[in-house]
Amino acid sequence: MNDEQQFCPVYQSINLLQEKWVLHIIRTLLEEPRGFNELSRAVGGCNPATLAQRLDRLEEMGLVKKTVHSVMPPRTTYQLTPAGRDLQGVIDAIDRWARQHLNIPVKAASPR
Amino acid sequence: MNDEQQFCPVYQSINLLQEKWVLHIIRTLLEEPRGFNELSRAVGGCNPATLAQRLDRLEEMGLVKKTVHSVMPPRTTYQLTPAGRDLQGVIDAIDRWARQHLNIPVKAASPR
DNA sequence: CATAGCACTATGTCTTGTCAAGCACTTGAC
DNA sequence: GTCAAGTGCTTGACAAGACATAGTGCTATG
Repeated sequence: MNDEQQFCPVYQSINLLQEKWVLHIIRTLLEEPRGFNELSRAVGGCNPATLAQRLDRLEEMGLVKKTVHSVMPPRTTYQLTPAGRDLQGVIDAIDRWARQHLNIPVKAASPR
Repeated sequence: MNDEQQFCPVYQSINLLQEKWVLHIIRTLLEEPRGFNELSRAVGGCNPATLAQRLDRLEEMGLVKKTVHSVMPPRTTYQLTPAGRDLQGVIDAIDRWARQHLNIPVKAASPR
């Protein structure tokens, strides 16, 4: 691990994006803002402990904004900030790649 | 976790790309093919066990090609397949985002 | 002939994510 | 009024994953 990498913004953001669930969270929030449990379900099985941790981190980094609408009954919304929304480009790139290279296993339509 | 996600290629590829070191490995190999130890150093401190595991996986998925030049003194080269090279778009998107949003908040240069 | 390189594998440890449960409270059904 | 189900989380084991480190078998260089 050399020093150059530690200060390379690309290296840093890869480190962020490779954290488990982060990309899924971003992708989900790109669709629309969501509450905690809703997000948890939409994201596909991330457990609340991890999700809370990720959301904290993303909020700290200024990618996600948390809004508390009411304390009691608890109601919260997580939405992307402009910086977070700019990750659309990354998701799009993944999307494009996925459709090209990961779609193949169609091969269904098994006849008899 | 609902069924749709399990068959969504985007979901699948996010799962792949979020594995630790995968994006770093891809990014490094996009520059040029490398040997094992060379790759390990260039990638920035991934330990050999993990690296070997990731490379196996990437090879299985057809993103990386492993070439053994000689067995005894061992010499190997890892390079991206066309499918792997297409991930350039993803790395580029991350690159663009990183330069826009991650360059600022360093705030280092702390004096004494 | 010692050292350093290559490509890895094996080991034990430590960090991370996961699971299940629970908290405090509201809402809606009965 | 009581019950189940929902909200947004937190906590405390536990398992899976990544870590550092050492070692293998061999060559090439000093």
